[in-house]
Amino acid sequence: MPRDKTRVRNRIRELRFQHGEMTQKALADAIGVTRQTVNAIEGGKYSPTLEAAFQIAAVFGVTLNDVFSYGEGE
Amino acid sequence: MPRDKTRVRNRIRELRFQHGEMTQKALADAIGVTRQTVNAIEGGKYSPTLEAAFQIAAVFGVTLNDVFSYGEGE
DNA sequence: CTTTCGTGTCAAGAATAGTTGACACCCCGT
DNA sequence: ACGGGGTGTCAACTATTCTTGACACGAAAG
Repeated sequence: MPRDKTRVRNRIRELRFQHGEMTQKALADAIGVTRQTVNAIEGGKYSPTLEAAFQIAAVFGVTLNDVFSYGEGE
Repeated sequence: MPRDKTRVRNRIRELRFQHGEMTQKALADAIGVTRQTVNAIEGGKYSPTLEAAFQIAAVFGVTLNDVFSYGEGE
């Protein structure tokens, strides 16, 4: 599994499945980035731009804090 | 006034003053970036990393959404 | 068995975020 | 009048995010 490089955690994978088995590519297209970028963010390889983060939350219709969390619990 | 390059708005200046006239430099030191970076983010020249955004919110003891907003109202 | 889809990953490069050092301006205090 | 703090901004550089194109693998379908 991918290595964490940031203290930011996310529930993207979880949210994708809750949204009709949405694929990484579908999410990528929805927010205007590439599949690889979604994969990297989801895997915590690096933390996204606030801009990208907002778009992801918007796609799922939730707030930033519903998708991302910072350093809590570890 | 600085030009907006992103759709992200922030209330950093407002929050700084609500926190004992905290200076840009003091905030910069608190979140581990430079004075110029805080100035640029506050002025909307570019949108910060989610990591930086989280740290700013943490300094003010509020949530991400209390500091930043995306494209609403315009 | 062969194809297709979703995913993980890598390398090289483009684009953007953040650094460092500098100069200017304004306001306030001495 | 002089200094200092706080801010706006610039250029040049480094670091990180993101893209493009590729290859591999497992699962499911044909």
